[in-house]
Amino acid sequence: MTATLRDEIRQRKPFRSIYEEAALNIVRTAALLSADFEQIFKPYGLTGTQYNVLRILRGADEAGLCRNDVRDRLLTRMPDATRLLDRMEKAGLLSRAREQEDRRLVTTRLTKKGRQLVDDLDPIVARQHRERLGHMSDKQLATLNSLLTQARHPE
Amino acid sequence: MTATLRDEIRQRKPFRSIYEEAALNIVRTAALLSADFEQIFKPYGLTGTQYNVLRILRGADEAGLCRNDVRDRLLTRMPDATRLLDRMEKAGLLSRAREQEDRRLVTTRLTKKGRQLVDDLDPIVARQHRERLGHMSDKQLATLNSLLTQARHPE
DNA sequence: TGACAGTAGGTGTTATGACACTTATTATCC
DNA sequence: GGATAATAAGTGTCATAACACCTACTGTCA
Repeated sequence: MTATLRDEIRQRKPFRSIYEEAALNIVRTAALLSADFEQIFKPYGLTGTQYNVLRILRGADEAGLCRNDVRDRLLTRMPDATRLLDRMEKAGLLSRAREQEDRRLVTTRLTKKGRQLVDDLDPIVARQHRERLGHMSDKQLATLNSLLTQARHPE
Repeated sequence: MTATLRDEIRQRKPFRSIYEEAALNIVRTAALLSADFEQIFKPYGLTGTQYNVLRILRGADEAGLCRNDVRDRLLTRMPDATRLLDRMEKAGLLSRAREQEDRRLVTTRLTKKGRQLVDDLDPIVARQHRERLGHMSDKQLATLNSLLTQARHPE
C-alpha cells in the first residue's frame, strides 16, 4: 500500500477546490443557524418555515398576500404552500379570504394571534442572532454580507 | 396614516440588525446552492443527503463506518440514519455487516456500484461548483471561507 | 360569444424527516 | 460475577415535503 493511498484512507481529503470548500462552508453554517432557530421556535409549535411565513405576512400587514406571493418570498423552495398555510390557519395564526374581484385569489393575513406571536418572538430572535454572530465585528459582517450577495449573483 | 407606517406596509423592512442580515444571507445562499445540487442528483435517484453519505463512505474506504459515525459526519442533523441507509442499501449502493468483535456495531461500506456512482458524479459536481462560484476570485472565496468558519466558532 | 390558454389554488399519493420508545450487546462497579 | 448503566441499532407512528395531477376562474382573440 502506497503512502498516498494510506493517507487517502486515514484522513479523507476534505475539499477538492476552493469553490467546493466555500459551498460546504455556506451549507454547514446555514445548517447550524437553522438548527438553532428550529429549537427556539419549537416551544411555540412553529417550524422555521412557519416563522418565516409569519414574518412575511407581518410585512404585508392588512393587505395580506396570496398563496403564491407567500411561497415565492420564502427562503426555501416550498411546493406545498397550501397545506403549510392550512396548518397555520388551523392554529389560528392566519386567516384566508377568497377575493371578490378576482375569485382565483385567496388572500392570507395574520390574525391578531399570529401578529402577537411574531411580535413576541422578535426580542428572542434578535437575542439569538446576537449570541450567534455577536462575536464578529460590524466590518466583518458587512464583508460577509457583501461576499454572500455576490456569491448569489453571478454575472 | 403616517409616512413611516405607509413605508412599513409598502416595503417590509428587510433586516433589523446586521446579525440578522448575515444569518438570512447565509441561509438563503445555502438554500440556493442546495437546490442546485438536489437537481443535479435527481436524475441519479439521489438526494443531497444520500450523496453526502456516498462521499463520507468513500472517505472511509474499506474500513467503513458504523451508523452513528455516518450520521455525525453529515452536514445536516439526521435523526433517522437507519432508514436513510436502508434505502441506499436497497438501491445497492452500500452494504452493511454486523461486527464480530462488538456485535452492537454494524459497519457500512460502499459497494462497487456506490463507489462507481460517486466517482462518476465527481466531475459533474466539480463543474457545478465552478459554475456557481467561479465568478469570484480566490481571494474573495478565501475571505468568505475564513469569515464563515469564524461565524461557526464563537469564542 | 365561445373556445382556449394562462393563472391561482387545491388534492392524492408517496417518500422522507422527526420523535419517542425498544432491543441487543458491552462496559462498569460493587 | 451479577446488577446496572451505557452504547449501538432499529422500530412505530405521526408530521411534513415532494411530485404529479385536478378544478375554478379570468383574459384573449378568432
